[in-house]
Amino acid sequence: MKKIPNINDVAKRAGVAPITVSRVNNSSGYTSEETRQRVETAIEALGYVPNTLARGLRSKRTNTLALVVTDITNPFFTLIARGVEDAASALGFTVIYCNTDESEAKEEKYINILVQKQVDGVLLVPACSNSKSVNFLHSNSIPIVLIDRSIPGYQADLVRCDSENGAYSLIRHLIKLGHDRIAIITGPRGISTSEDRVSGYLRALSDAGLEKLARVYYGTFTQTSGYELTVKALDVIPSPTALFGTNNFISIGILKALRDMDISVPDETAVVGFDDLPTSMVVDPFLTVAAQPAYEMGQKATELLVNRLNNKIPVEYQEIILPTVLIERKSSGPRRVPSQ
Amino acid sequence: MKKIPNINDVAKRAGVAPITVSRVNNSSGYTSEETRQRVETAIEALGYVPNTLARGLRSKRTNTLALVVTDITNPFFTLIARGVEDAASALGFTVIYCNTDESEAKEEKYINILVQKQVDGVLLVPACSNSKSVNFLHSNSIPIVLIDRSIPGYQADLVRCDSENGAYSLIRHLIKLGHDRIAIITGPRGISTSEDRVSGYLRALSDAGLEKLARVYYGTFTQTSGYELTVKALDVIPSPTALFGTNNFISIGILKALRDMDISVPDETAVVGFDDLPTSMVVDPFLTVAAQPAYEMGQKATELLVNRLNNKIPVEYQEIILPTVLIERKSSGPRRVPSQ
DNA sequence: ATGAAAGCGCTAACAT
DNA sequence: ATGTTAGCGCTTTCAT
Repeated sequence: MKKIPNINDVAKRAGVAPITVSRVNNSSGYTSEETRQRVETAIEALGYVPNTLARGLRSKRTNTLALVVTDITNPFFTLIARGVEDAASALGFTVIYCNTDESEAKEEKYINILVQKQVDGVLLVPACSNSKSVNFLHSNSIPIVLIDRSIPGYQADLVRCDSENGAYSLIRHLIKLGHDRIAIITGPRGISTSEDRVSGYLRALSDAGLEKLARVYYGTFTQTSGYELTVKALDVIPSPTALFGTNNFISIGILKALRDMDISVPDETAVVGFDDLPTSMVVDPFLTVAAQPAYEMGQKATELLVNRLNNKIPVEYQEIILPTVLIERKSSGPRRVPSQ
Repeated sequence: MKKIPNINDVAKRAGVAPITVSRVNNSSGYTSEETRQRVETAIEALGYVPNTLARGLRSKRTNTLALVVTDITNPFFTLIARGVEDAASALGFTVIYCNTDESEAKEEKYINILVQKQVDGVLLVPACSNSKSVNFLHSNSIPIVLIDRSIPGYQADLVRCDSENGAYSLIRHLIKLGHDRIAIITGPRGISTSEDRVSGYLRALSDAGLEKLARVYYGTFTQTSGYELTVKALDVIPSPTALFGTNNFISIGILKALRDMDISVPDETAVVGFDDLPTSMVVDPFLTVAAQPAYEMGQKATELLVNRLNNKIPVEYQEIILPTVLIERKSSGPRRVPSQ
């Protein structure tokens, strides 16, 4: 196993100083065409690869970003991740991924590691509403862009969808179809997406004079929670004519519960949800959804972060809010259940 | 913005030498309980976080692994990624992810970056059958574990599923149901999984004396390819009684093509596939599949890699081959199409 | 059980 | 257009 060549080996072979090799590598400063050629030949001959640890230690730049999501296994976050990766790669950055599973402790653990690794910036889907992680990054001068969720009372760069309007349009759609007893099954209290979707839901009911019929079920953003809360919601009499799941996993839990209870969708109960599944995964899309442009969110957030750490944008925090797209499908047919 | 404290600041505050702080941080060497306490107090007080770039530069260890897959957006790879992440995290490593999109050029680009980043090891789903990337890592003394696919003629640590037997059992299943004109729609030539599944298919046909009816369609591991080749396969007369898609995307392409051609599954044409979709994404699983334990593959590969780089295992290359699980569902009913 | 000296590989700052 | 010097923050090696 022969020694791995370093910048000095290259310099010696090319008959120049190490700094000249550095300049060639980074296309910085002046180098004559001729010496550049000589250096490149030496690099080629030795199979030299610059050591980014040393570079980062000296230059305070690692060209590494981190993406902290709750669970990469959720197609919504997978797509965000892919958007991040593509944008980062195009800008010369690599990405470290972390899954917090909605756990504050895991989030803190990862954030600590990321500071140790001297990442240039962090893309964060906050697992909780407290700002400890964010503050810690801040105190280490690492810029952050929040994705998907905001942190109450905390000003930060943010890329998210318009959850409130997305929810509003889904409920409007149901109301137009004749539904009135519409239950919402959502995630935890205190998570902005969970709350904003409730707000949009309430506003739509209110606009239709149905505020008295509001039924809100808080839980977690999981299939199990969606399933259990559906059972609970259907236990109330008169039962809801429609259900709204505020993320993809909850919606699937809802559909599974209704199937297990032999309740036909949409004839007996209509269902709408947030987040679409990628077309590559579904043969016949069935669920009416407010789709979020996840890939684009990842891209935009990455570009914002890189602009931020290059000081290419105004010091004020940027908030990029993308619209959701209402996709009407079979799960939300006209109301068939008579009023009681 | 105050200065970020380093090991010297901590040492000064604790009244010890920097090396003692290092020993406390790494629980290496001897330190008296008392000085350890003093050092830890100083660390706490200053909010000191060790700089892993400097550590890595000196110690030649970065505690970073890389996972190179073709597309993290494919649930099979997403699940592998999650398995890798969890195992890596438990072992004290972080993970850099890269998507090659089956492109040899992208693979090489990423591998180069990973060498620059001095990752301790690489988990690789090779995008091609050539061993350039692998050799390059090797020449930089970076250990590799291949996942899912082998590289023909190249000896390496490897974690994969038994594709040949998985395919065999799917085809046996179809034959038992009365099918005989079974077409296989697979990925590229030269990719081991693509080829191994064809081998299992051919062996099953052969064992049943049906080798003359073999129809193999090579393409890519995408939905589009699955769709197009299905159209092609159905154009042949007599048309196949069953179709076998060798990955999840191909199978979905097959089902979409059949739907668009108004061919009912399984009554007119049965369909089986490789890879299962996570239960969290599907309400009513429909497709009969050979499921691969993707999460476990990621875990096992990571553990193998870490053992390898700690020299904890014999020098001989390890090959871990996991079984697939046959899951029978509605897409593979008994043959209804009469022989012609 | 603790420390001093040296150096990992690179680039910022300052010459020339 | 190129080079010299110094040092990023840590750990290895060798002392004591």
